[in-house]
Amino acid sequence: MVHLSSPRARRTRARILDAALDLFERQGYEPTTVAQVADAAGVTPMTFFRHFPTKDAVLVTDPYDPLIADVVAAQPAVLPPFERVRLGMRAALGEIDPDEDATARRRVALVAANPALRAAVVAATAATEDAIVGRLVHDGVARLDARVAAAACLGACTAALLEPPDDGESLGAVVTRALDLLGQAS
Amino acid sequence: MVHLSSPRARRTRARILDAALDLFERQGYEPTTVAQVADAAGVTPMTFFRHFPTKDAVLVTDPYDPLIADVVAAQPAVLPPFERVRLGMRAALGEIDPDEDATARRRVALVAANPALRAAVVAATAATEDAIVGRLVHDGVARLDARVAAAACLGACTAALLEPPDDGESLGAVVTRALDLLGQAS
DNA sequence: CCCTGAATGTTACTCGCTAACATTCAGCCG
DNA sequence: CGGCTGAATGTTAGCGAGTAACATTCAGGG
Repeated sequence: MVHLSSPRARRTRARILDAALDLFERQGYEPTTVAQVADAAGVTPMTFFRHFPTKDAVLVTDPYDPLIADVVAAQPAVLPPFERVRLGMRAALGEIDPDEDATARRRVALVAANPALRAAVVAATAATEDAIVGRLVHDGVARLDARVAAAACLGACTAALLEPPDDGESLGAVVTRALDLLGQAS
Repeated sequence: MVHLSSPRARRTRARILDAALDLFERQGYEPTTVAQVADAAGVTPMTFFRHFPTKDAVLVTDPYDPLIADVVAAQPAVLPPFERVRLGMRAALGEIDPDEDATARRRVALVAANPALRAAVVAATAATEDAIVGRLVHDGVARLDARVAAAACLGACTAALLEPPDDGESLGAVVTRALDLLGQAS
């Protein structure tokens, strides 16, 4: 992993990412080797792994954000844990994603098409899930209750983001819809 | 993959499984190589892969059961999709697991300890999730709604099963508790 | 007793990924 | 302008998961 992206390193990383997306879209994720990606980027496989720890890291980045756990914990403690997580995540995730560039859409489409990558997304959200669980447990919520609530809400959001989007709808709006569906009034 | 387990193949498979659980528990999942497992089972690595398609398949088996989708689809169609999936899975999963042998507990403990294996579990439940979504969509439910409901409930159940269990509580009881927590009255 | 097919072994290979060490590049200072 | 320094990249070698093609052994029925 390159320490702090110097101007040169940033360009190299961008070239690798472009080459990867291009090849993944043209010949599929699994059939594409990182050697091919590195080659197309004019770079060595070793350099690929210095910029992305794994092959799937090009598409799946850890969205861990301590802010989410904060907002969840800030919901009224009198609510049942599931409601607390649901409303907290709604508040935290409904607004973000201002940088909803075309690259993000390409990544999502590629991940959605591959079961192994979908699993990688779950692994990447583990940190966020643990953060939420930790905060709730610290507030006296039973560990099982906290885990179930966090897993259900994160699973719902992930699934919603990977569904083929009604184009025009923002990613934030999709998340909001997903979490609303988990409320009883839906 | 061995076609149909002859008596000999069944014994070999059992030896591999025993050796794998033993080594995984003693030195961890990742540090253990399939060569070591095969060796301890008195077998070649090639034979290992003929009985288990991947290393993690020793611990993670696809629990796909068309019955679950059936029971979900049988819930009253007037209910919101999330309630339908929740109650359906409660009915389908609350009772099963009669073969709750010690081996199952060992597997669960090993999976719970490893993030990569947890991810493998969600990949393995993809078939079940798709089956539920397919049934609901066939009933006229919007695809996003169906996906979100199925993902939330499956995520909750998986998370609950991987939490360190109050020993004495059956796996079926844990699932029931998890799904009840997603109801509003909790 | 052989004969047949299933189960296993052997060999060789690809791909993801890592470590240790050498090399080139970009900018700052004299 | 020219060398210095550290970051970025290259080179080589290797491990482990997984696969393919082909050879070999085993168990049971004619």
